[in-house]
Amino acid sequence: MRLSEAEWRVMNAIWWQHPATAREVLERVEAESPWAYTTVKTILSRLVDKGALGSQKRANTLCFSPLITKEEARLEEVDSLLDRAFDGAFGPLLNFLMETKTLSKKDRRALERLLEKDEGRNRDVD
Amino acid sequence: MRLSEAEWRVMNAIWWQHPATAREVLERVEAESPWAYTTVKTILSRLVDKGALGSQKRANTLCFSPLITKEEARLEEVDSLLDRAFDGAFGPLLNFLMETKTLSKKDRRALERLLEKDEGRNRDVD
DNA sequence: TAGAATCTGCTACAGATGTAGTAGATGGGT
DNA sequence: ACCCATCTACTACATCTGTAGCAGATTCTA
Repeated sequence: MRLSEAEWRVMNAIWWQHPATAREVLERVEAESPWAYTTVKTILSRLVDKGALGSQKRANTLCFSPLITKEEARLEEVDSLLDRAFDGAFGPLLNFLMETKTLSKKDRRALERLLEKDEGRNRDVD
Repeated sequence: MRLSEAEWRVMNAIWWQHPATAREVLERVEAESPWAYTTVKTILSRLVDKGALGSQKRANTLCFSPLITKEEARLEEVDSLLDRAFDGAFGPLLNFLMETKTLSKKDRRALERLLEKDEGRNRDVD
């Protein structure tokens, strides 16, 4: 399931802490996205419709919780990017990132660790 | 400038070889995207409107050429992904990729080479 | 040179997305 | 018990995107 830009903002707010009410979401996003309350409500409804969020009523107020994980959403997004812009392959993306983006020292260390961890995990893949 | 999914298909066809006519684009994409000729035309027009393509008339036929590079488009796309789904930071994306995707041996070697190349390039960044 | 094929410019339309208003229901304080 | 703040459900509307048709201009071909 793909999420739109606005939907990502809302989902991010909810993944950060949930369950959450519409008002809580608004408070968390309004610095970045100065939306009307009803705008948040609309996006929340659409997310419920598409199955990304569940809701339960407490008193007269709906509380929303994620039905999909951030990892799942990220994977969809990355795969779609790969398809559209990198011939569907992982290698070209990595290459592009390495050539374009600058690695911070922290990134470098993380990457090195991950390469080591990855070592020996998939001898079969080529 | 962001490109939509359909626009990416067309741009990919044109980056692959240009200048190109609408019919040539159609021929290159129709295996993947069985579009009507006029659909290709519409997308081409929109791409000209947004400044991604230029066109020049040869006889009565328009020939299209890219005005933006694939690298530029990729960068926009990656940055947008970073913003939406990875807190705007490069590290989390790398991490996610390393945890999620399996590296082929070729990818590993490329990555190692790039890490080496990167070594010493940006001592200042942290 | 007339018809066939093809091209272009315009129009169309449904679904997704961004953004928000309105009206009626409801719960909490006095 | 009543009013106010707040919530929900529904509606609205412009823009973007996917997808394509049509009519008139142009060019190739017999």
